[in-house]
Amino acid sequence: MPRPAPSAPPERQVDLIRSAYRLFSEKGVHGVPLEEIATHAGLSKGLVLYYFKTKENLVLATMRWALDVTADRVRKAMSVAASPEGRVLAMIDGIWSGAETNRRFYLLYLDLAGHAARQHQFTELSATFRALENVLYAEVIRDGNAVGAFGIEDPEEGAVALRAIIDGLFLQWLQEADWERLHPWYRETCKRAALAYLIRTPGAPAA
Amino acid sequence: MPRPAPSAPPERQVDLIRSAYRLFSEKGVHGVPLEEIATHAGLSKGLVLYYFKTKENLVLATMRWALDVTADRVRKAMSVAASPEGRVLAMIDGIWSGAETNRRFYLLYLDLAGHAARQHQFTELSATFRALENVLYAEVIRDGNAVGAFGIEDPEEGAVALRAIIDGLFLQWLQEADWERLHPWYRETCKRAALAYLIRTPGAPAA
DNA sequence: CGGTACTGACCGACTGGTTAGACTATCCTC
DNA sequence: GAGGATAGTCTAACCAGTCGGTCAGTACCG
Repeated sequence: MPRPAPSAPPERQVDLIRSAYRLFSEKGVHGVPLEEIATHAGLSKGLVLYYFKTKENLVLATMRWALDVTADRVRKAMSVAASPEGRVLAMIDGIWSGAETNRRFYLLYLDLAGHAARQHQFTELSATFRALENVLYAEVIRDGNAVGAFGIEDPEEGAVALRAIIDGLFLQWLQEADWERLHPWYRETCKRAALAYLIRTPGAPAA
Repeated sequence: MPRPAPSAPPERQVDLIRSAYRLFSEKGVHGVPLEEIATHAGLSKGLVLYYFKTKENLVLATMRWALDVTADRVRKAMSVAASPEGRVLAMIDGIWSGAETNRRFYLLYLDLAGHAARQHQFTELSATFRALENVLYAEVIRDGNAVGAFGIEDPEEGAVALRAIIDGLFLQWLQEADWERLHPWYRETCKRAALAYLIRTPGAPAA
């Protein structure tokens, strides 16, 4: 078969990463042989190793890519709204963007968390990502505090807690048999829980 | 080598499960061959298959066992305290019982969640466990509501949210490089976040 | 003797990684 | 501008180690 076109090499790498992303999230990192990824991208297995040298490198690259894309999407979603409550709601809407997308990302994210707890290569990756996200969350909380909408004493801690609400709901949602139908419910529950946590009535105990 | 003693077969199965539990949580389900589990328990690989027929069965049994043990521990921790706030705090103390234990359990739980999203055998298992836990949480919330301490409109939803806070914090904690030292901080953050979420009624008398 | 617990050797499938080499494009040289 | 060296891309075949699972057979107990 003749070469179809002399396309730039980075393009092929992204093809592979995209295929890897889809397959990893469907079957788990350990459930996908390199050959399947290559075939899915219309290439040969040898090429995967040619570009990424090892499977671990490919996994790392794939996760980095997925994290980047997702972080971007969330960032954009947040930048729209005006009021603190509005920003939080917009953020959550942006995060819970769609059942398919969310499922794909969070299933891979679970794998990442597992790897991060065991291999320092992945630890760094996940730490970087979490730090980045938490800065955003903390900022939203600080803004809300400044306007008097929120009553969170420690915005950094609040960011961690807010993240926990989101991640924790995703974790439960993933395990639902009919996750597709339940997606909106979890999204709205996420909003209610987030606001319930952030908007504290004055005089409520803080510690 | 002679048989050491005619111990009852169930004992050996539990030995294997315990070995499996430890190794699975350390290296992940896919990272542990059957032979390693058997050797760790001082037995031969053949016996693992003899008792559990397939690796998947062993994984299933191990998770079921870990879930049972953990659920029991939490249940006991909850039953002690008196006031609603006290019960929540006791519950969280019981859940965040120790860095090692927590890490072992939640790493396996992550694997379970991943499997649950892809294989219906595991879906059922995780669903059963979550349903059980959520009933407990909802009860605590209902009690707190009744006394006027909490102001959660829908206790079922509140249970899901409370669980999200706990799970979400564990998920982040697992990924910390120095998880051992940070364990107390996450535990206390968990308490603060849980109470901040639960207690939000303006002007309600605190029992 | 019959059933249960248990082992060790073996097998077949899978899969990450290696390698030799084919094809293409570019650029250098005469 | 023909020819050839060189580098980059890509493939097919192969290799070696691993691992779940099978099986024949042993030791022990009642």
